[in-house]
Amino acid sequence: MDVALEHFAKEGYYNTPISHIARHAGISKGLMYNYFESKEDLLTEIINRSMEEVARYIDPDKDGYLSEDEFELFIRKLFHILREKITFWQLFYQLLMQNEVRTQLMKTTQESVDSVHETYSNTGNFLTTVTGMLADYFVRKKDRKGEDFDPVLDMNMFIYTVEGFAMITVYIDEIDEIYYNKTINRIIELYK
Amino acid sequence: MDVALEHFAKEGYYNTPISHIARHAGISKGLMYNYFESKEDLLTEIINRSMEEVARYIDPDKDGYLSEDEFELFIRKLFHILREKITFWQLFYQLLMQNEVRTQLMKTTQESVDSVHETYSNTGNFLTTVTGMLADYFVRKKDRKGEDFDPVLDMNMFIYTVEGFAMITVYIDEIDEIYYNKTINRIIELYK
Amino acid sequence: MDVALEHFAKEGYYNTPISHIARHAGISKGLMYNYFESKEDLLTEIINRSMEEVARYIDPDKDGYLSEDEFELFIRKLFHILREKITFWQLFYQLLMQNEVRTQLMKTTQESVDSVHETYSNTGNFLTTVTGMLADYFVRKKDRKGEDFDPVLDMNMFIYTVEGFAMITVYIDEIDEIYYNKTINRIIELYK
Amino acid sequence: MDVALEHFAKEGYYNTPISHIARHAGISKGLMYNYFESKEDLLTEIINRSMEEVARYIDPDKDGYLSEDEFELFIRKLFHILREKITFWQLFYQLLMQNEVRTQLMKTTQESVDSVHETYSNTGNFLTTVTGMLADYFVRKKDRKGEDFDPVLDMNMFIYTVEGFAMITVYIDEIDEIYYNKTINRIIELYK
DNA sequence: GATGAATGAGTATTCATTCAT
DNA sequence: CATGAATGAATACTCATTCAT
Repeated sequence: MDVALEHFAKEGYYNTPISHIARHAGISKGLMYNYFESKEDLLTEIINRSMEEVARYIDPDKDGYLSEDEFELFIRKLFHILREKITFWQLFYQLLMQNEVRTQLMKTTQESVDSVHETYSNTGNFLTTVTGMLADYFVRKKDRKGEDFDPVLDMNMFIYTVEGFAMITVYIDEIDEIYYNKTINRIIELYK
Repeated sequence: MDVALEHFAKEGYYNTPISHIARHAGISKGLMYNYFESKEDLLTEIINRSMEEVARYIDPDKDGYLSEDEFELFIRKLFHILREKITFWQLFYQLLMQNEVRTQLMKTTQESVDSVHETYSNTGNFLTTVTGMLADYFVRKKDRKGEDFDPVLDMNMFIYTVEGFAMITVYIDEIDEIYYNKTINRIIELYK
Repeated sequence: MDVALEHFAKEGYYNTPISHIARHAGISKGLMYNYFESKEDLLTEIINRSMEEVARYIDPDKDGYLSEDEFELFIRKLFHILREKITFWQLFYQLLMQNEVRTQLMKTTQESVDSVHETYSNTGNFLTTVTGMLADYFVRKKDRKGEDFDPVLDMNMFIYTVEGFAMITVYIDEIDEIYYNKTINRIIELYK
Repeated sequence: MDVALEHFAKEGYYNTPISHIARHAGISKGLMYNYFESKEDLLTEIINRSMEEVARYIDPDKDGYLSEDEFELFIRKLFHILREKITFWQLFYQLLMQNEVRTQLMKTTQESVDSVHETYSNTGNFLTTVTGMLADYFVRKKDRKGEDFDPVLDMNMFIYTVEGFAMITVYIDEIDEIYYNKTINRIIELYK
């Protein structure tokens, strides 16, 4: 699965023949089919495994309530796991960009994520797993910010920024450590 | 090329056989090869044409100087052309997400873009064509904002937000007109 | 299709790789798929073509009425076409013996046969196409034979004999001309 | 072997993977190869066992002489064992229809049959095992029927009828008990 | 006796590309 | 300019068979 993830992320799912994965993994093509029913099944397994790892790591309170400190921690964890599993996210964005695949992926993601008690909605990509909780957070934020505060707009801006940052981070060759952290701090500063 | 773009965007470049494009366009497979040397050439032509259209439409001052009003106009044009050529951007993001393809695409883009006298850098995706000019804009912005202002951080935040917004817009099914405009205004408000 | 029929009949449908047929026919494997959508489609086409040829040759009165002379002629034509298209019948019996295939074959046969205005039922194999007309013939035969005559039993006996004779003829290596004709005459003598 | 026979008969020999048989029989694929040298060997064993059972049940006089009563009994036993081992006969006919397989099957059958002291010839399928004895019976029948009686023709007619009846019985879904017996009686009436 | 991981040759099918017409 | 027949390399997947344990 690790070898496959590597190939899928670098060369693309459709451009990676099973045979390449098998050869690179040092096993026979046939054995691949003892482990996975099909190429698609292999993909699904990779995604499931990774999503579970992510969900387990992020592990927000099960009560669905996000305090300000939890919000900050959540952001930090998000961008930590982003870099830890960067290959996976490369694959993930790649798949998300294919109309065909997107629908099915959404389903898979949902199941995988449901299994660790997360909510899910259609708002973004990187953040898909936690939108319910976030929405709640931004609504409550209105109490602190006053009448003029538009929680939907603010949350959207937040999601766009995070998504854009995530996408570019995933696909940039060299990450500037200092500005990586500065950006995270700035996002927290702006949207906490 | 329009038919091809449609197919590439919806079904993915690798999943679209030349034969489908030919049939849908009402010409023979063979004739395709009178117009384009290869499938890859067809893709390149589509990208070139679209990039030129985009560049021509955006048409920032050739002097490389962006006034505040030009900056605002630039943003508005950007998000206008985003929706006008949404199919193209779907294809574009799709290709960008494949490491293998990205390198080559970067080259193509650069050439296409050079031909309309733009600069190019590695910072983002949607904004790749104008980074030089933007960098200059944000450096100058420091004069207005004071010593504490970090132009690199601010420009990055700007790029991330724009990229995230663009990506999600391109891939969301239904766009909420009101919040679409609200977001653009908010981006201008924050980064002008 | 001729080459394919030859192979299917001799080696069996499942034992004949498309590649063998292509090689033997002197064309490329790929070209096979210009002519036929799939291996199964190739099989279907062969069956359809042959069934139409058979039906066209047998060409019984379209009124569904079989006189005694027509009955005799029908038998003779049947056993003439049996040997003329012996390879096809080898394939046909082969397929009929596979539970899986049978259902689908029945449908194909029916359509093919309907298209030349024949009736069809489930009674036998070689005779499947004309059972309706035959049933009618044997019922009328009762008038000639008297009360004790059981038309169903007689028709079954007729069908069994014909089917057995056909099957063995199809699969025997060398046919004894004299006894082949003697048998046909005897069948006519017994069941006319 | 029972499980294998079931699968072979229903899905066809070539369409039944060893793994399915093993799983359905509740043993491992590997163990299959302790019992049988190969898939083909498994098939051979099934056929041998069944042929022996049939031969043992039919059990005609070892003297090779068939009296009229023995002839009738023989027919009745034949059609009894036909339905008792119907799955086997489905497989048997299936194999018989493949030229390639037939040659080899003939050999196997012969050996199996030799082992119970039977003779064998090429005349039919269902009756292959007893042709010698039958031939003798029909030759003697001439004494009862007179000069005009052609024993070869009569025996052939008998074989064709029995084979056709057997084949259709084996492959028809529902058997009409009454006409099944009527047919047997009629065959005896005609050819005893 | 029993397992099942492992193999690799084989099979149907796809598709970019060529080229004679 | 236009066609579509033809190719062949590539690809996902299957399955009989082996063998270390």
